[in-house]
Amino acid sequence: MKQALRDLLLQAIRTLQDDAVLPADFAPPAFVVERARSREHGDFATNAAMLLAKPARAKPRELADRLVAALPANPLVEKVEIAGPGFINFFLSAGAYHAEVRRIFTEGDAYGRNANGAGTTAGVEFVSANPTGPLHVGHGRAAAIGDCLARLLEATGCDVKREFYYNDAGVQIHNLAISVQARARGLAPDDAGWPEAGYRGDYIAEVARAYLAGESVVADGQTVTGAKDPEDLEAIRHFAVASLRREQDLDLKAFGVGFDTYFLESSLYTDGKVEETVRELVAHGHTYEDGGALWLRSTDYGDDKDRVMRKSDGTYTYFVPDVAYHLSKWQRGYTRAITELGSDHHGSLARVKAGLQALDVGIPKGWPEYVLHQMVTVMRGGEEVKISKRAGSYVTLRDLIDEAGRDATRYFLISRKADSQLVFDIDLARSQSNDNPVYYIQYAHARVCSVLRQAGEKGFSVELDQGLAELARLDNEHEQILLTELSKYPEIVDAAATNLEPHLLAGWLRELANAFHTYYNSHQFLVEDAALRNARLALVVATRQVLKNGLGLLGLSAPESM
RNA sequence: GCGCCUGUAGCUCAACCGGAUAGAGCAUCGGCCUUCUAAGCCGACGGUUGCAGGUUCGAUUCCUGUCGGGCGCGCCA
Repeated sequence: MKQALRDLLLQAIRTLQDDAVLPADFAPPAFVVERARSREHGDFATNAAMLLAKPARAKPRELADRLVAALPANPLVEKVEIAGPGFINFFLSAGAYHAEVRRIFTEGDAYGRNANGAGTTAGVEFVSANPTGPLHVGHGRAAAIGDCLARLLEATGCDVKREFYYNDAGVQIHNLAISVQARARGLAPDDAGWPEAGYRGDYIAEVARAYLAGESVVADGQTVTGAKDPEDLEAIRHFAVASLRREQDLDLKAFGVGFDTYFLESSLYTDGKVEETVRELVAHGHTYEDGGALWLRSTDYGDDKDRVMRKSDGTYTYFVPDVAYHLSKWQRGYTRAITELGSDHHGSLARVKAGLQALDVGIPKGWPEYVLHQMVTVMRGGEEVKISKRAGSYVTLRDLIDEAGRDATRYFLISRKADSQLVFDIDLARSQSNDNPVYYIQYAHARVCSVLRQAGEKGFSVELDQGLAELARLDNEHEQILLTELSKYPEIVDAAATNLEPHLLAGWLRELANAFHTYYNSHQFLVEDAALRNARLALVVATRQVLKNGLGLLGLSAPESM
């Protein structure tokens, strides 16, 4: 709808140019066509006349008059008004909305999708937790946001790959291994001999027990069996990594999140990608040696200071494999790379971007795109929850799923803008009432299903084809509001995908559900008048379809009864 | 000290990247079930958008300053 109006305006502008009201040689300004906030302003409004007033050297309202006069006639538009300082308000015809309902029926599950991303490939990297412990709430937020972004991009026709990057070597993993070893030797945190940087959670003891018992775990396609020997640190490391990868996978699965690729940081070393990256950076003259270390001139690319790539002990700093990893994404043909991270990592962005630019392989400046999420605070009974029994020092994703359920957890974690801090209220997420927006939306879906069941029980025929032919019978205020709301869906999907903001969809679904529940309470659908009944049923079935599509993009279920 | 994010109703948050009278939910108060699920609906109350300037037809949105919150500023990862 929006696009159609935009096209009409562009035609009108061209006409005014031909009539010399507007200069012939200028690019039309970036005017917006947007949903009117209040119904008295019609359905859509544009600021085009206000923006064109300057180049035309006319008063905005006068120009609006000429613009309206030049608008081609179109069946979608019933009335055009000029208001305020020069807004042009469009009032759409009833037929425009009826056509949209028919489109929902025709397109079904595909309604709301678009082709803006056709022909592009996007790698969406998220969670990327090292296997040193259970996933925490922050990872949960990352998982929810990342997965929804992937779904939204898929809805734009983009070929999306979900990617999880982790390290199975290095300092953190060493700490994991010696923690498990200490437990295997019968030590507990705070005992003499417990490693200072050891992980203290109960899960470490569980891993140690399984290792000593010679149990087997399957992770990332490999089976690893506990070697039982508390002195074999390498065997312990191997087993512990597999155990925690396995546990993370189970958590993610319970959360409805899966990945196409699990990318191992160590593979960048074994495949020579780190060496290749360093070699290229040196070859392009963007490095220098100082104090026995190799530095990247990242300040040439907007970083605060130059960064050490290779320490004087010959090992690399962590960001070098990070650059190599992103180079690998580029080489694998991702036209877009979206990296979802906790905002505590934002300090590393500048140097990774600098490294990618310095490679001189044609990576655009805005590649990769970062989505950063802020911290999550968990509240229960009005108090902050900080401790999980299993993990020790933080609340796990599993805790939330167990307490609030998968759908509620997902919804709450995506319902806010990523870059604002989030308070997760467990009591609210658990409540099965109108307090809880998840149930509220799902209930709307279930209610439509229930109405259709009732129709059968009451012996009413459901003839949606007749309903679609009789949409003109939908003439009351609540029906109009619902029709309007439904027609917004494609715009919401587009906006959420373009801005990488899934919370827009989460919030709007609530509004759609509200429009439906209001309608439900004010009008009976299963009436004697068959034409009216079928028209109403067509409307609510369309609503169910859009609810289902929207819930799907958020990774939420659409229950048929509740 | 520097950088990034942030400040909107008592609380949790929106506001379609500069638009018209700043919107929801929770909480509080008051209504609606012999009719398709009350996990629902309706109404009331609630605001100097932290503060002070600036930019322009117009600012919650952009700029400057200032105050408060979060995070980050290693030859750690």
